[in-house]
Amino acid sequence: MARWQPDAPGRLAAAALDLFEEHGYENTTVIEIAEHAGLTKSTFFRYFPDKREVLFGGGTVTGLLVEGIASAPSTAGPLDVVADALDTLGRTFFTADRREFSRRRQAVLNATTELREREALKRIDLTASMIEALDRRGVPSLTARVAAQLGALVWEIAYDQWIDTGSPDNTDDFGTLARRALADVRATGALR
Amino acid sequence: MARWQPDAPGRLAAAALDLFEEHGYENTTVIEIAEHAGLTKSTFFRYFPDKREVLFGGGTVTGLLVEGIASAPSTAGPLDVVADALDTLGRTFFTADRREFSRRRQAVLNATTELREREALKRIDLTASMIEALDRRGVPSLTARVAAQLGALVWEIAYDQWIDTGSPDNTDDFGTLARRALADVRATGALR
DNA sequence: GCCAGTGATGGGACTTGGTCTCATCGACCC
DNA sequence: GGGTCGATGAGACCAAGTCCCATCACTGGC
Repeated sequence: MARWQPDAPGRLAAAALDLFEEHGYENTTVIEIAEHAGLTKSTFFRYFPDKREVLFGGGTVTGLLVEGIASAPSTAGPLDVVADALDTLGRTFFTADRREFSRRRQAVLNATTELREREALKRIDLTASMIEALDRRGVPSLTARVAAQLGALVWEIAYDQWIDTGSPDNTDDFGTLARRALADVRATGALR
Repeated sequence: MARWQPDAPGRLAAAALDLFEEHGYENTTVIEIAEHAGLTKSTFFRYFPDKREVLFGGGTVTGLLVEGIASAPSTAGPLDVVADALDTLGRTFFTADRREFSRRRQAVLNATTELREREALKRIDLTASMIEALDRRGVPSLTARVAAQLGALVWEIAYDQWIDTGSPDNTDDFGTLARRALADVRATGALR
């Protein structure tokens, strides 16, 4: 029964995003998502541990960032290491063809507390991964925490700008935006 | 029926913490919590929007912190404003008599992903509140974001130390720990 | 003292997320 | 052709969360 079809999780994620946009996250049932993808509830929960996770598919981002931190050149400070890693991320993941999807996804996330909650957890876990990665580079523990925290902020700023439709001249890639955001953050001199 | 008894939410929260410690969050039912407090499921959900929230009772902390930021003296930098506010918080909320409760609560939180998730959301919302409060003081937007982010980190460090049983000589109050943490964060010079 | 109103609670039906177990089907291999 | 394996479907089941209505205790006015 039900012959195999390619990329079940991908179809589920796409169906979910469509339905969330149309009816809202809370007014969409897992069964509806599954049916919309030509599958069933059983299969949905085989690929995603819960309903929220369908919009957080690839844990790949964390891996890429950690890799980026590990393989960054020995530059001046830990924040530059993070900036290098964000640049790598921009070239390997936050590519132009993913922008429209990211934009749609983010709009749904921002509209739903339950999803913002999951996003918050992901962010904290990601920050923890950054700290570990900096630790492995020999960065002192507290310095690593500060750098990771600021790195997360730089990420957030750059991501918002990358997604932003407002400015039509916004063709900068993610890495460029991240570098600029870091420079701005530095310029605040908030640590003084 | 069921005569009135004082402080229903308080009894629910206490019962919840007891049961979570004994059987774990996921192995504890809302019905069990309610019965343990001499109440019912209906009453539980009358006081808490969901099961997680029973451990996040007072939204008072945010209010206190925001107040603290608003009423801080015009000191050198925004980070000092935050430190002042944390000091106020230490005197008004993180008092010695709340330490044991906080310790038990935090142990439960750390053990459960679902609760860590809620905690992460609270932290982000709190950070947003700090940013607004700094904005109202006229702090430039980006500077406020950086300061709030670092303030959250300082909070985390101080809170962990305040709760920590490990060091027996740990009788410092929350505000003192926060000031020391801020000094340490500054000393890393991670922005350079 | 009685009665009506009010506020806190209880009770139970109902929806949905999430788990679990077992059956089914198609592909592939011998 | 039969057996195995991987992916899926089906359905029972539990707990979270929502809703609506009944019930009780207390209160104030008459």
